Amino acid sequence: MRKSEPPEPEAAARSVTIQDVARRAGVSTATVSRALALPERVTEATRAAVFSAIRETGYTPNAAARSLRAKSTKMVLVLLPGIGNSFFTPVLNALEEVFTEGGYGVLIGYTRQSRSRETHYARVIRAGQVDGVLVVTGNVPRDEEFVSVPDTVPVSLMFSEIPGTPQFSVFDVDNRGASAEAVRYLISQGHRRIAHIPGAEGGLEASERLGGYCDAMREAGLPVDPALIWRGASNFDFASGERAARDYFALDEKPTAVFAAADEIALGFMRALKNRGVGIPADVSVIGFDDTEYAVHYDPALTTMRQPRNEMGRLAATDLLRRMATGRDGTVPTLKVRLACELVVRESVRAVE
Amino acid sequence: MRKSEPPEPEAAARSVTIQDVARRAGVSTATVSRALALPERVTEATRAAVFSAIRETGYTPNAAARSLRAKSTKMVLVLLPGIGNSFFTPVLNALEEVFTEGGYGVLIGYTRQSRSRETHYARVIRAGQVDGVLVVTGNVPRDEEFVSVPDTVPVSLMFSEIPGTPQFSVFDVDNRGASAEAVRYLISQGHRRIAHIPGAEGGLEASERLGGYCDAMREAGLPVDPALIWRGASNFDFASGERAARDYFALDEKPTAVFAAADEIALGFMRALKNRGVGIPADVSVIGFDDTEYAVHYDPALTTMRQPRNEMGRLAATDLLRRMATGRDGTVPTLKVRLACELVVRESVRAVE
DNA sequence: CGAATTCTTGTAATCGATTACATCTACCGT
DNA sequence: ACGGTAGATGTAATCGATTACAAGAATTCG
Repeated sequence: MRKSEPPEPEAAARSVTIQDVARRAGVSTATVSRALALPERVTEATRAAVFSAIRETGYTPNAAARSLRAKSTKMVLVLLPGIGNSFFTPVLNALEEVFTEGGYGVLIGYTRQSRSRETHYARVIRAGQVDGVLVVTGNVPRDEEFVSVPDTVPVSLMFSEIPGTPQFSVFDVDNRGASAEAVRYLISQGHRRIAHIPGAEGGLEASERLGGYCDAMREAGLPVDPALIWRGASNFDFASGERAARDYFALDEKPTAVFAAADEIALGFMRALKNRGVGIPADVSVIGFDDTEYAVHYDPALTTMRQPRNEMGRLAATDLLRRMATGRDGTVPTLKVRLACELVVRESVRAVE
Repeated sequence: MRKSEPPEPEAAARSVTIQDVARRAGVSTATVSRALALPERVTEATRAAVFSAIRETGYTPNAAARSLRAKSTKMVLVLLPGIGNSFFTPVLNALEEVFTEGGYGVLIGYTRQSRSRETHYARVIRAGQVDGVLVVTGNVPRDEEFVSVPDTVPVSLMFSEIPGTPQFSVFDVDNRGASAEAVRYLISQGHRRIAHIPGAEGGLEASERLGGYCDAMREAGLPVDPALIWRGASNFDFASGERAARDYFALDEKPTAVFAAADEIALGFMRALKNRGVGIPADVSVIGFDDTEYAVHYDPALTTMRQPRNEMGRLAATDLLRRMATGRDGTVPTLKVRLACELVVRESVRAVE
């Protein structure tokens, strides 16, 4: 507002560069750069001069110039599937926190299961716009030109692994084992006729959870009845649960318990049943998977298998930070971390007989 | 895999630059650049040579170099408050979609109401790392050095405005008017004794919604009873609603209806009441605000005022795109867009008397 | 006291793309 | 046929920071 800086009469709107600081402090640009990067390498006096020049000009180093020279952008790309699912909210929260703490920015991308978007993000990676990639469920983006993601950029996977990719770190849970444990819990409560609502077909998680359901049933000597496996889920969402409710009502011999592949599916299912006067857990017990925010607040509160989403996010981010920090020699070992799920007993399952 | 490129025997791991493409196509770097940016300005033949060289080498222009020269990064910063609230999930979805469509990347930042984080993001902006900023609720980051966000970077606000800032575009709703409308609806259903659970104090939205509640009560000649305004919300979350339930039970003369400043507050409140045998809407009617994902799936489904979050996101992103595209002359007019909320009648309010 | 060493600072190359300007070729009209 | 113009391409400056190397100043040590 005040007109108290008349060094350059014309150039007013231009942003302040390291040159301006150097001129003002009476040193070279190299010294300014050093004062910033290695303060102990410059004299007390010069350091003071440089810092006061920085303060007076309001200088901030240009990110693009720095990236160009350093060949590092200090940014990571977090790829999410991007259906409006709040499952990922706490994950993103954990990631942002750890990455910001480590000096990295978080660029997000929603792949939306679209090929063109994957190609788009492959190009972002190849343009050197990010130093690392975190794929939160889904596929690693590949380019139409067969040019895969360069091996110089570390990539990590969360929630679902891609078999045969030792070059990626993986952070997931034992979906099959945890699902079996959930079903075993229902069995321990006296349930014998147990249905399953799987997630969308094609996903590795969904088929693993279905596998766990089958494991537990067989292990207990119970039949795996196709009529009790309600296909047709389009996603891990309410609508899939509501759709499954139709299968429930169409059935003559009802199950006494249901294992849903995700909390949102369980909630949608419960809602549909309650709407038509079916009591939960009075008439049907329901167990979910994930332990999302709403599981505990629903009525009845949902019994579910918890995925430690926050911890997984923190671990995945920390690992990626480590791999990005270590030289690009490709010698940094990747991690395959499988975390334990935890059964959270609440109100939606009751003991029978 | 094949060893068919022996121009540089040593340099193998280096990434491919425009130089490599130029050499391979037998043209200058300028021509390569032109073939990419203005294809009609080069000969058919050269264009073909350049493109095939690009395909063979797998070239992708380096983002940092481009940004440095063009003084534009094609990225926007989206600042979120970052309490683990899924209210913002669909907003982020809409933003990512529009920005990606427009050729911009989305860098996210969670301010978490922390000064140091605001400073951090102020530095990101000043470093020229983004071409625009979208502040989704909360404060515009400022630096400790009093150097504000440069006026060359367009900034937009969503959900809450900051009075006296014509340089920012704003996209919000009429919180006060919509709240009054919600309360008027309760009154129209015969309710006279109506309580309010405000959001966290200090926020503009919370006080506007409280104001709307008061407006509607006064307008109907009803008393604004301080005992019916339950303070102590720490946020727009379940816990605040549960806390408010204590105030409800402590009251001798119960209200017949409650207006909660947010859906999550309403849900937490409802849950706490149902837990102790209070019927909703049999004993108490509840109306929320926002129409988040879970409002429709709760039991009873929540009657609420819908904020058009998706549309707001799309509009805000489109406006920012426009402001970034137009020259940096500061001559691009900002927008103040106030969208209408919509009453969504579901099951949680009943008519009395 | 002078030579060797260390410390501090400056000069200039570099990162990879874009683009103003120069140059050269081809084609036009008269 | 010749000057003029349009079109295609190349040369080199530029964006803003980092850093290898050089050079000068200060310190140490025999």
